[in-house]
Amino acid sequence: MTRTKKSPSKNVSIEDVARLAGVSITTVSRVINKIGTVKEKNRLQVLDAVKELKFQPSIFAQRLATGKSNVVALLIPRYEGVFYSFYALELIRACGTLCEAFKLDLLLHLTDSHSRIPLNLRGAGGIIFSDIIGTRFQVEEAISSGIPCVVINNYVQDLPVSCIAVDNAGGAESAVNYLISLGHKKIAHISGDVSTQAAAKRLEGYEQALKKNNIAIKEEYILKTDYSRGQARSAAEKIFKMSDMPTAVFVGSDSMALEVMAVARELGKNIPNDLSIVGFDDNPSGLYGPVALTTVRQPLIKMAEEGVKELNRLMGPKKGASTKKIILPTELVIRESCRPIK
Amino acid sequence: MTRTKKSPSKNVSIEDVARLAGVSITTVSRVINKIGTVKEKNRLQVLDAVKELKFQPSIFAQRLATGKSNVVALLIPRYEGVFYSFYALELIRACGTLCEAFKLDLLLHLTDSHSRIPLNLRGAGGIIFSDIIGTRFQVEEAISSGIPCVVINNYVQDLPVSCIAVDNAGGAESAVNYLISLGHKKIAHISGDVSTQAAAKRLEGYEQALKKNNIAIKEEYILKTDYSRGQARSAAEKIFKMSDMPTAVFVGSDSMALEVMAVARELGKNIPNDLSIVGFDDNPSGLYGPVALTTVRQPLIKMAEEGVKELNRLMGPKKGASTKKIILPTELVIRESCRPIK
DNA sequence: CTGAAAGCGCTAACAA
DNA sequence: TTGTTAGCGCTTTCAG
Repeated sequence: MTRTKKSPSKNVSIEDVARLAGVSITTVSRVINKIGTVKEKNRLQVLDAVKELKFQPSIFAQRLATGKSNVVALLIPRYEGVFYSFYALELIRACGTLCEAFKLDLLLHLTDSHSRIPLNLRGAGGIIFSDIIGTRFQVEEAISSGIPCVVINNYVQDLPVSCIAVDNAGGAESAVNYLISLGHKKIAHISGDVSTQAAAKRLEGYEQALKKNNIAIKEEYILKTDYSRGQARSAAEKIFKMSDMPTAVFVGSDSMALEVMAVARELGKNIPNDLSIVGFDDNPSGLYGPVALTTVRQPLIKMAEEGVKELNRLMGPKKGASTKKIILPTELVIRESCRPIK
Repeated sequence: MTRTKKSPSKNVSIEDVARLAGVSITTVSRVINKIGTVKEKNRLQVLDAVKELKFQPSIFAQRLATGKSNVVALLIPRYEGVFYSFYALELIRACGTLCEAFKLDLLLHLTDSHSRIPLNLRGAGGIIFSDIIGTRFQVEEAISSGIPCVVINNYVQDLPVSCIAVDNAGGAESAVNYLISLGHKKIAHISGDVSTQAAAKRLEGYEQALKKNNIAIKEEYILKTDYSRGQARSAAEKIFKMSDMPTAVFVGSDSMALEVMAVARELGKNIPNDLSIVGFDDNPSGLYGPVALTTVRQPLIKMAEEGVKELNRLMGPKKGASTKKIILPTELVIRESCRPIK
């Protein structure tokens, strides 16, 4: 059991292994890639040599030679309120975990939206676009250059690409319907950044619910933000100052809803007595306020999982696989932040 | 300005560019890498060809040829309460942003702690270990194989590696001192996972403060958790049931502190009247509870930044650079969750 | 200032 | 079942 004092595994190549094992590099390659046509004895010798030398194949050489890459690039726009959110971490976490399981490398890119598609994407074997805000051209580029890709959190109708989205409109509608069922008629909406599809769809759902219930849409009741807490605060302050103050508000994200609650508290208002609130996300933080937040749960983890799975499929052997478009359902989670009125 | 309809940029190689520009591939390589010895006229021709063909060099070929990689692997242990935390997102975000600025690729690895150092690390040009929990051997391997690396959130005394940590003991001590200054003598501590250095150091700081103030350390007052909200909840329930209930508690993380607050509310207890609480992190969520959380701010972003900068330095040309060990200070942020007593 | 040619480490025909 | 050999796309001497 003598251990040859080998210096850093950094430079041991397949050739060294071949030499030590007394076979050709092809054979070594075969056992590494589990191409079964190798005599058992040789296989073991190679394996021993690998262990002895602590050999690890150069992924660069492998990728150069095969033209394939198992790197998945996850692109997340670096927007306040988008990246800086509960949502982003959930996504990263879920993608990371699943990629690990699939033996895929996860490259994280916080994109600038205006920069061109980054160089390193040339090396990506697949791309996950999360929330394409002003980066649609990147998706088009990826598609046209044949790199497998999927878009998550955005339903892309008109591009031949797989996408996994959440039923934002439906979720919003159910939230507002719930409020209406409680007797509310004066319902405001603090929307997120409507340049994101999610926020736009939620706004749509809000209006839809109102319409279907014959409640007039009041423009002053619709406050648009960038998803940041700062703007949520301003919006909340406006609401509390309205002469015809709404009795309920549907907020585009839980973190903004929490900010609304904070403002209420500072103003000596009571939630839900003075104002009913429904959020969106099911961010665990919603549980720890003075009153637990009623919200719309969106299956972020599921979405990420489906995304990685789909990408993995696309990256697999069956080329030209058809694309898949999925909309995941949401779920209204009723807690304590809403009161029936009248 | 005719645009040659070139198919996917996928396969345009340096050779195509050379041909179109009417020069050798060497020259193309020179202009791409800004090795200045190229006649201006040729340079422009190459640049045009690059644009025309939408050429992007293959990073794999580049890396194979140079033996260098600008990939930074960020290893984060996939622990409940570690990865699943405010802390992790801050880190990822900061590392991501800085890597983007340094033109480094960020590879995210959620490590399993017991798995061997992953294969793809062979391709990493540098590694950032965040929180080495049971993965010390990986650091050792990286060091011995000569891959530049830095450890963040962990002060590694006995290994020749750069590390950037936070003054956990000092932060904890200041928190407890503050409580003592308010008149508290019965101070409990809900610690995080003491197998992490951060939690261990915070516990140390807690004990230190008590000792220095001649307050006896009571073992029942020390509740150890895994940083999860579930265990924080159990700990809080225990505290509220104690016959000799503490008047204050120093909690190892803000998210656990929020859970303690939630338990208090459920039990009809008032914070800070019935119990003073100090957290650790300065997680923004701490602002949105019924009472704003007093906490210890740790400079996570700064830590990540220093880490990436240091790694970037290590990956640079000046080989064998000496290692650097930094401890960043914390700051007590006083808000509303503590009351003076007696 | 430029180009030819030798690799970088590995995979994949193709022969043997 | 195995080995030979020709690339993969780029960088880098080394001549010119």
